[in-house]
Amino acid sequence: MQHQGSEELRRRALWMADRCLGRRIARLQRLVSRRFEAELRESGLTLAQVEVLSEMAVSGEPVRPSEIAGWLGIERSTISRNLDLLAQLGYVRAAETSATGRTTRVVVTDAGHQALADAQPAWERAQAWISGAVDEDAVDALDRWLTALELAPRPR
Amino acid sequence: MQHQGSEELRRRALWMADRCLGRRIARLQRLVSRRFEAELRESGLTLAQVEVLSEMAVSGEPVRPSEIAGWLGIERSTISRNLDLLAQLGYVRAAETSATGRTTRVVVTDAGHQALADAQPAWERAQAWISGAVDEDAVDALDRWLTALELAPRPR
DNA sequence: CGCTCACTGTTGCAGATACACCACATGGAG
DNA sequence: CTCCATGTGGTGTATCTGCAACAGTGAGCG
Repeated sequence: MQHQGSEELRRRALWMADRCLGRRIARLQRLVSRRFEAELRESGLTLAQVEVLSEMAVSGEPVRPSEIAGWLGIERSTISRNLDLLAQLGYVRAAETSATGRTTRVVVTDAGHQALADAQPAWERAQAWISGAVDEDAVDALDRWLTALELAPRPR
Repeated sequence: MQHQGSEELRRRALWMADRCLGRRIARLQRLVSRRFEAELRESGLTLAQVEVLSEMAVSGEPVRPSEIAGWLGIERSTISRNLDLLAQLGYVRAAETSATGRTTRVVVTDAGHQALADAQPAWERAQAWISGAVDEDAVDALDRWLTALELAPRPR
């Protein structure tokens, strides 16, 4: 808490700003997601919705909401709302429901598959824009990041 | 729009989900930002606020809001609001203001520098957690991503 | 000087997310 | 079987973000 010379403070800020991984990854995500959202707008789907739908489609079987949350690293509550929305659109459907009305497993409907297929061209454009800018190695590095952080011990 | 075999639809979804850069980067960002936010909570600062403050501190001189927006890849409107909030906290201050009340340049106050310095330990923990998990090459790859996308031609 | 035009800060608005919390579910121990 | 611990789905709430739109700004030019 002691007073610091202004030069010292600036050097310290530079050190943080320059190395901060949070800043750089956030910036990257903002750039990328904006492009995806812009392209996907015409299809009426959100990037998050595409993520959820495709993840469900990959599985092919009824999945539990919390599984999706885990795969995507999204809060369960957020997934719950997204599934609500997708259900209203008719793209997903509860495959199993407990007596109290909680959905325990969900599946993609035919309309959902169709919507995903329709969104593919837009998706492809965004994907191409990004992968055209970076080299293959960088993409591999991204995957290494993900697996590394998945395995990283969670503090607390 | 024609009907597709369910096998075909699943393969297509797998292709998208697996390769989607939007999905992977978003997932990475969620993992990383959650960790930063969790650590920073005790300091009362948000990751976004740390980004803004440190970026301003690095410059050392009064900066224009839109410059910050450009550096961080954040909307001008969002920066405007963040600056409002930081000003309420006393961490930034308008250095220049036009007659109509628009702030044209802002600076970090002493309290702002101090808040940044106080947040550094928490920041360090999050940073260490991440950089401990990934190798140096991956960090370089991240920077290549950023510069590449910055230079990428913007469609439309 | 006056005009134009690109840029900038701000605000209204709509949507999305996370956290805290609660009720229900599930499975093992006694 | 009962009880308890853990996990899971859903809701309330607060916050944040981006887009669209608008008014002010300022540099360049006739």
